[in-house]
Amino acid sequence: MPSVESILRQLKDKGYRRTPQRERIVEILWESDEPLTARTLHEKVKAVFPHVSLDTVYRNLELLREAGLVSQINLQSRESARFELQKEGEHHHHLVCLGCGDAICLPACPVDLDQLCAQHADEFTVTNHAFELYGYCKDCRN
Amino acid sequence: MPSVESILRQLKDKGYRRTPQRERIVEILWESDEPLTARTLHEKVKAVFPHVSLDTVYRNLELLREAGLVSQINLQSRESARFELQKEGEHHHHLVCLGCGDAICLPACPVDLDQLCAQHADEFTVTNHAFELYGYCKDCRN
DNA sequence: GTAACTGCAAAACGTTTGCACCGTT
DNA sequence: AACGGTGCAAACGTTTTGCAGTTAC
Repeated sequence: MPSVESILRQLKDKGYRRTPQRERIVEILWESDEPLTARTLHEKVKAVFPHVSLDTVYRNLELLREAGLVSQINLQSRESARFELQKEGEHHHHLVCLGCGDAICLPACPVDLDQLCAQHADEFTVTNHAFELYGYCKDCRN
Repeated sequence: MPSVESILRQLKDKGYRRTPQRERIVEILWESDEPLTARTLHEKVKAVFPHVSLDTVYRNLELLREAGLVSQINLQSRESARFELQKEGEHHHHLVCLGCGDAICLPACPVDLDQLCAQHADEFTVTNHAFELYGYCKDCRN
C-alpha cells in the first residue's frame, strides 16, 4: 500500500503541496535501500533540478519527519545525519558501521516494547524509542 | 574493579598524563548516572576549574573514546552527542522525558545482545549499542 | 488571492584545529 | 628538557533561519 503516490497524498491531506522538488525527494528516498544524508539526497535531486537548494532538502526532510514519514538516524561520530522513509508503521533499526558509516537494516525490532511500556506505565508514558548496534562490517573489520 | 583511579591508571599506561582537568572530567563521568553532553560536562568541570575550556572537554572525551573507556551516543535528538563511561558489565539504558529532558535509568538491558551478535556475526562485528525510550514522565504528561 | 514553498544569504550550532604557552613527567 | 596538555580564537561542516519572490491550490 505505501508508495510515492500515497506518501504525497498523505502530505496533501495535511495541507502540504505537491511540488516537483518534493516529489523528487520522496521518489529518491523511496527508491533508496539505505538511509541517505541530506547532502547525498541533495546531489541526487540536483540531477533533475540543478538549481534546488540544500535548504529545500532539509525543509522537506523536516516536514516528512514531522508527518512521521521519515526517520532520522544519527551516527556515532562526526558525520551527518541520515534519513530514510518509514515504510508503513513497520519499524526497524540499524547496524551502524563505525568504519565506513554504512547503516545496515536489522530485520526486526529486538525489543518487546509493549511489555516495556506496561512495566513503566505508571511513571512514564512511552511514545517511541531508538536502538542502534555499532561495530564494524565485513570490509572494515581489519 | 573499575574506578576513577583505575581509569586514570589505564590512561597513564598509554602515555597520557594526569592533569587536574582530566581527573575532574573522569570523576564527573564516573559519578553521573546518565550520559552527558560535552556542554553539560563542561559546565560541571567549570564548577571546580572556572577557566577550563570546552575544547579541553572535547579533547579528553575523544581521548577517552579512543582508549575505549567512553562511549558516544547519538540517538534521536538533533541535539548534541552524549558521552558516558563504559562501565564493566553494569550497562543500562534510559527513559528520556521529552518534556523536561530528565533521564530515568532502566534497570536492565531489554536486548539479548549475545543472541543478536551471534545472529549477525558473519557480516558484522558488534562492539556496542545504544537504546533509549522516549516519552513523558509523570509531571510532564499533561 | 492566500498560504505554502523556494532559493539565496547569513546565522547558528556543535565540533575541530592551529598556535603559543604551560605543566607533568 | 621534552612532550603532552591547555586556553584562546578562528575554522569547519551541518543544519536552521529571515527574507523576498514564486507557485500550487
